[in-house]
Amino acid sequence: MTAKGIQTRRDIIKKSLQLFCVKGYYNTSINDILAATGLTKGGFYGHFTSKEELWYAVYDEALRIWRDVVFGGIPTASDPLERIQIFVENDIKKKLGNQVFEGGCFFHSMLVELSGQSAALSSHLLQGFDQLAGLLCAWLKQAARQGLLKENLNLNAIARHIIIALNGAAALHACSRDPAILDQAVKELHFYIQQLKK
Amino acid sequence: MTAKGIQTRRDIIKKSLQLFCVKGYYNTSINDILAATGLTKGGFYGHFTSKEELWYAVYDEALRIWRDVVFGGIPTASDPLERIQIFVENDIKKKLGNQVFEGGCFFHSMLVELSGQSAALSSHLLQGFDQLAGLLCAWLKQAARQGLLKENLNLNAIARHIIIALNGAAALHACSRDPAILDQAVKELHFYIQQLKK
DNA sequence: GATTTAAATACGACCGGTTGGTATATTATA
DNA sequence: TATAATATACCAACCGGTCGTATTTAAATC
Repeated sequence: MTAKGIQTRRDIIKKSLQLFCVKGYYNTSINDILAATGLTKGGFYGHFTSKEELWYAVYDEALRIWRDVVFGGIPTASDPLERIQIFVENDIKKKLGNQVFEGGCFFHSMLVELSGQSAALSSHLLQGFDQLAGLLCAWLKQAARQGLLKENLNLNAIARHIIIALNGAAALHACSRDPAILDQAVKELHFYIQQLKK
Repeated sequence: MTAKGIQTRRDIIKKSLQLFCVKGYYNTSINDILAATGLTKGGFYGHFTSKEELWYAVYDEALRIWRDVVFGGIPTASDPLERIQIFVENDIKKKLGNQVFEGGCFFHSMLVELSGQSAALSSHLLQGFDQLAGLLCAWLKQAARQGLLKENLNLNAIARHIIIALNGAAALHACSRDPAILDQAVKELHFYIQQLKK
């Protein structure tokens, strides 16, 4: 691969990520991608053998972007509950508010669109969400070990609830575009997390 | 319209609702609907002038079904917070758990798919969600008037948070199909609502 | 109750355009 | 000059939608 080839490949991924977020996967045609990149069929299929292969590359890129955004400003020395709070705020205010993915959160949009359509792609997505749930759960366990939490909490359920709320916020924000929703969503989730404390 | 005509129209709407929930709106072709109903092009377009007109009819039907499910067992005399709890439980356990909409919640799936695609259809959806937020907010105000709630709560934000959580639960459940998620989601939302009490 | 009649309903070929994908030719680049 | 990158032309299948025709259906007439 030449420097130019790499550059073209990157451009295809970048433009496709935008299009997938706005129009969805199936509703984005190869022609849409060609129009956005200025390529032709031959040029595109020189870099990807199929639309599905492109999707996996776009997924990886979206994951990279998202990780930078949500784990960016988390002090390593902070207590686990504070890390969760910052993570939540980053995910809602930075990811959604700054429109890191224009049109809607890539992961949430894909989860909904693909769950009834492609077992392969949707299980790939679900794996990612499970990993995130595992991370949040580990942080919650740390907090429990430090005696910060009430007794008899279901940490798995809490982790999942946070993920659920983040997904719901992405759904509503994609449609309404009301920035006030984001502030409120962060506050309500912080309130919820606060109530877990001893 | 003859009795048979009405019956056929109903069947189209019913089958389309299923297909839209599983495959999405754009990904469901007219041919899919013809295969499900046993009709042909001419037969179908005798009942609906366009796919979009069909969508509005499907929306009305979905709303009818959903209302029956979530407002079914709510005692009129119950206190407003209890009504919210029952509503939440109905929406999650009955709507999602009993797979009232097979494949995923119609409203949530459509919200995500259409928000970047059709301003007309998605604003129609958003109106419905706003109405629901208004209802929940009215119930919360009742509770506040009865002195059941903590002071200085943002009732609008709470109503919206509940709707966000319900949407998030629909998203995760559509993909994972894990019934344990539903129980946990109800419990966490009940916990959240419980924390609002004085 | 049988027959006629007109409207309601359903059929199926067809339309222009788009879909994801391929094979081959051409152009840059190193 | 060899190879990577892109262009062009093309494919069968499918998209939402139209339209003239055939078949049911139910009411009106005998």
